[in-house]
Amino acid sequence: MWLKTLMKFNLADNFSLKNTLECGQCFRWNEDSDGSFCGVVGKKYARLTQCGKELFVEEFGGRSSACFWQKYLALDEDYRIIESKLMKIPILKAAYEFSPGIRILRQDVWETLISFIISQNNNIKRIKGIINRLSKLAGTEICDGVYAFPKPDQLVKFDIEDLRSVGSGFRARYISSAARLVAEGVVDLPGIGLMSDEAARCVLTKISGVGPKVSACVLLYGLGRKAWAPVDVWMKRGLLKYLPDGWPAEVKGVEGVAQQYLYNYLRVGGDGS
DNA sequence: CGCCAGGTATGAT
DNA sequence: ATCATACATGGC
Repeated sequence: MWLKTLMKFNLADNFSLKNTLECGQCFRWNEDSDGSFCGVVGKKYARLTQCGKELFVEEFGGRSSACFWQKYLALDEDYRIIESKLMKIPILKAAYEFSPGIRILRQDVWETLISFIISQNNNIKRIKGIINRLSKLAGTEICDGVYAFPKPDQLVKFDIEDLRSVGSGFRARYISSAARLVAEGVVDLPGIGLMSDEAARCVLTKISGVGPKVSACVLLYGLGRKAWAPVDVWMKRGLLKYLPDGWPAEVKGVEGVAQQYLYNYLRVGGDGS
């Protein structure tokens, strides 16, 4: 029987678990029939349930640590000032009101890197499937049939054909190469957290398959650098349509958060498109 | 069936 | 420097 622990957190009134987990920044959470979310983070398999201003965390397999979830979910950050900035721009206000309460998760840098390498020229449904199959292929089992995202040293044991077998297509060689570079220390991935934005981005883009978009994702979702706003095909269209002159000065420093609201709004079709 | 998806590497101008 | 194209795969 797997160890199970239960925790409770008090939430700010502007936090939405659903919108945070479904806005496209993460790929390993799934909504249950009762509205809770089950997913894998690090070595933990968990079930999260929001009831108004309370969040319940049931954790399986891992060790209990309130700190871990506060950091992952950014519960320790105050988003009120950020939100007041977004609300000054009509299109961002609309996006916020469409799906309020989004937090930028603090995700593992390595998992973020590989996940968004997989994301290129791909769709979210497929990305989630590929990540699940990759975890099953190479990751450590946490609970029955649930696997952690594989570490670099676990991935290097598989050749490109193995990595392709999970449906990763032409991205298999990127995954393989990135795993090797990080496992061998040629790319100092753990070290980028201490680097400037520019230095970190420089390190990341040395990896084949990592360009402006994927590196921005790692900076934003992995390192919490909120000024970085990944631009994908949805954002390209949306910026052209709604913000042709670029990000307004009002959102300077939090463009990544603005991007998250706008991306979700556009992708889910909140603007009627 | 054809088009598209959280892009990037590559080669041609 | 900028631009077009290929790339694997499956959801729709």
